[in-house]
Amino acid sequence: MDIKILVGKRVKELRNKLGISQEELAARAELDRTYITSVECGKRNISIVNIEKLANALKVSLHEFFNF
Amino acid sequence: MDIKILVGKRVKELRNKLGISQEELAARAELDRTYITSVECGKRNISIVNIEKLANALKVSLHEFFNF
DNA sequence: AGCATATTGTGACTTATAGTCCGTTGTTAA
DNA sequence: TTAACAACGGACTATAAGTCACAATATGCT
Repeated sequence: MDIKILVGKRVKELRNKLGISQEELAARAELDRTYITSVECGKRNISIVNIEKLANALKVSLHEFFNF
Repeated sequence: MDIKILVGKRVKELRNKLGISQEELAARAELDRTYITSVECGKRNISIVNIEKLANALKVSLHEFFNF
């Protein structure tokens, strides 16, 4: 499966686990809300810096983030 | 520590473990030789697609790649 | 049902930088 | 002093980052 799709699913999964909206996640990660949407939809080839921002906002390590 | 530096160190570490040159890694990952250099030196904000390419070329899963 | 409102998705767009290509310069080991 | 490897630089193209107005989809309320 496409890695972009997998990353998107993982973000959504972790975000739902926290019970927060895309807007709240965007605020915590200091990213745009629509950017979060496109990442979750697997449309973005996200870079490591933004992956780290999201992992931090989602309260998981990178190692844990990629545990799928 | 800066995530770009950490990723670079990890690539170098895994590449040395395999005993291959940057040029050989570049060929296996279908990336440019000079790009591998800059990644290992922590100068690049590498995208998930290329991280996956490198992880594959280095024969580790993403989960294992981020085990540092 | 209908209406509001919170939330998510889309398309298009500019700016920033990722990534390539070519050559040069160090570096290391034989 | 060779050769193989690694780092550096400039110029260039491709693409990710980042933002916006708007559309669509839930979710709750009377």
